[in-house]
Amino acid sequence: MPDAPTELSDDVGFLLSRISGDILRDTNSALQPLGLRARGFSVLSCAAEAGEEYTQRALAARLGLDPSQVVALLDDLVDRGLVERRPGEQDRRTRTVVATAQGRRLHREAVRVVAQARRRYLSVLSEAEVAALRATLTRLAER
Amino acid sequence: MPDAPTELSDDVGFLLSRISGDILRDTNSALQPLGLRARGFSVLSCAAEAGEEYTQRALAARLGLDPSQVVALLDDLVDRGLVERRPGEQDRRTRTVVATAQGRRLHREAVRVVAQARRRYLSVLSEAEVAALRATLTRLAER
DNA sequence: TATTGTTATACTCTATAACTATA
DNA sequence: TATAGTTATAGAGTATAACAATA
Repeated sequence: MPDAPTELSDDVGFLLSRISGDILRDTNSALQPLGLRARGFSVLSCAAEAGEEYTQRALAARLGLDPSQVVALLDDLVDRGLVERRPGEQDRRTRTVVATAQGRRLHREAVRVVAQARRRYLSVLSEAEVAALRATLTRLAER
Repeated sequence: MPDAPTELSDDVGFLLSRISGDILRDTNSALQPLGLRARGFSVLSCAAEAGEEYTQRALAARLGLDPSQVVALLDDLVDRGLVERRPGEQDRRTRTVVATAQGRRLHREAVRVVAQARRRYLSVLSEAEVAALRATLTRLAER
């Protein structure tokens, strides 16, 4: 019967937190010239990606954030003219989040910059390994 | 030529940060009855695992923390009689970190508790997938 | 001069509870 | 009564610079 490892360096939780921290720093410094950080970028992405329109609540759930955190992140993006809050149509309690034209432009640029940082960061892995990693992480995220 | 994905949900960085956050919360709540959190546990692990003795600097490097953070984490563990700081033998600037008998006992218990939490958290994956994930993360951590 | 542990400080991120307006 | 957004606040985590002791 295989057992979970007792060595810290073999613990998936420890490894995840180390690497997640590294990649976060890497992402933030890549985004800095654009005046964005990782969390702001993820909010902007939800607002800019075609398809769904998110209420703030749905957006928080999607990003794994507390709704109260989303408020501050949105306030900043709104102040900078990158996204808009629109009153919900069926439910007037809700506000729906959409990117402005300027927000979509900045988002495209940010996607480019982040993708480049990822390629660099993940360059020690083969394409197959990256795909397998992405698939595994996606399954964990869907729990 | 394969390109990095532009969808947020396919970004390895985003997935890592979501899952790392989830697993951190899970770990912290599993360790709570023992009066530990993830970071304190990782410091205790370094002190308790046989083999090397770490200076505070080496320990910080191993854990990916700033040396100044290690001071506070150690202060707490020392206050609770779980680890000791011993003056370095060759270099009197350094202090080496070792677990007390009580610290080693608590560490064994914590390892058990964390391993159980991990098995539960990772139960959606096959053993082969967990092994592959661990191997991939290890390679990224060794960059 | 350079490095180790330490202190101080500020900033980011996360968690919680309470308020308001709608449902 | 329950839920959406908001506000306020505290706590955890991270980053940086400076200092004393030692190399």
